[in-house]
Amino acid sequence: MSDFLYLRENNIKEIIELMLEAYTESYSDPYEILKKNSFGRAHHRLICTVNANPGMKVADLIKKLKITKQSLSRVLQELIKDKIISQSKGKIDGRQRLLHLTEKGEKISEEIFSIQKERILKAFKECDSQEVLNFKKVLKKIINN
Amino acid sequence: MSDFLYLRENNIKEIIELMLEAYTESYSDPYEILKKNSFGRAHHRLICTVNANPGMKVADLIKKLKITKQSLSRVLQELIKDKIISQSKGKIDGRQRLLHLTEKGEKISEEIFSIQKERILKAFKECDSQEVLNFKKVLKKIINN
DNA sequence: TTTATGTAGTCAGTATTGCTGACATATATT
DNA sequence: AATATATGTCAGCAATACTGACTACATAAA
Repeated sequence: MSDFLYLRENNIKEIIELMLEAYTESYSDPYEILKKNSFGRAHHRLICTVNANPGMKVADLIKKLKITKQSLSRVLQELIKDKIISQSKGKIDGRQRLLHLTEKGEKISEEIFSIQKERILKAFKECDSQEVLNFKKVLKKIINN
Repeated sequence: MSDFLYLRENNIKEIIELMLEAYTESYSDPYEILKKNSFGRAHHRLICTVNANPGMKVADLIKKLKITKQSLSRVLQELIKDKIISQSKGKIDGRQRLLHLTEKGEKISEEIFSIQKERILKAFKECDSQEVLNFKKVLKKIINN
C-alpha cells in the first residue's frame, strides 16, 4: 500500500464514484433541449463528440463512443436526415466519411452547451485558475490511460 | 466574455467533452468482469453507487442514478436475487429499505474496482498530490451544482 | 490486373435499459 | 381514522446497444 494518501484505495474508489456522479449530473442537465428535438442520450453523445472533433471519421466515432457501427448507424442516420450532422468523402482516403456539425447542428450544440455550462461555470468560479487547469490535466491523463 | 482564460467558452466546452470521454473510458474497463456475471451498465452503476454509499435508501438511489423506480426495480431485484445486494428495513423509518453490498457483492465490486484502478493510478502517478486533491475538489463542486 | 484489406452501410433478430400509468402494501403522520 | 410517504409490482412501450451476415466501394499489395 502506498504511503501517498492520494493514491490510497479509498481515495481512488471515491474518485471513481465521483466521476460517475459528475457525468450523470452533467449529462442530465440538457434533457429538456434534447427531448424538444426528440433526441436522447445517444444523439447527445454523438453531437458532443463530433462538436469536439470536427471532421472526424466514422471509425473514430465508433472507437470513442465504444459502440458498434450498427448502433451508431441508426442514430447517425437520424441526425443526418435531420440535417444536424453532415458527411463528406475523405479527400485523401475516399473510403472515409468525415463528420461535421451543420449550422443547425452547431445551434443545437450551443443550446445544449449553454445549459451544461451553467453548472461548470458555477463550480469553476469557486476555484482558482490553477485548480481548473489541473482538473483538465488530470482528466486528460485518465483518458490517455 | 470573461478575461479569465479558464472560464472561456472553449475551455468549458473542451472540459465537458473530456468528462464524457473520461467516463466512457473508465466505465468500459470493467466490461469483461460484468459480462462474466451477466451484468451490464445498469448493474454496474448500481453496484458502484451502493458501494460508495452503504446503507442508502432506495429513494436516494433513484435520485442519484436519475432513473424511475420501475427501471431501478428490475435491476435491483436481479442483484438481490444473486445475493450481490442486501436490503434491510430502516430502524427509524420502517418503510425504508436500506441497501448494502453483501460479501459476494463486495468481492465483485473489488474485482471491478481493481480494473478501473489501474487506469486511475497510472494517471495519478504522473500527477502530484496537490493536483489529485484539486481534481477531487473540482469534481465535487461540479456535482453540488 | 487480380487479390486482399479497410471503411462504411445495411438487414434481421435479440437483449438491455429506460419510460409511463395503474395499482398494491406497509408504515408514518395528522 | 384518514392521509401521506416509501417501496414494490404489473403491463406495455421506446430507445439504445448487441451479434451475425452481407454488400459496395476504395485503397494497397501481389
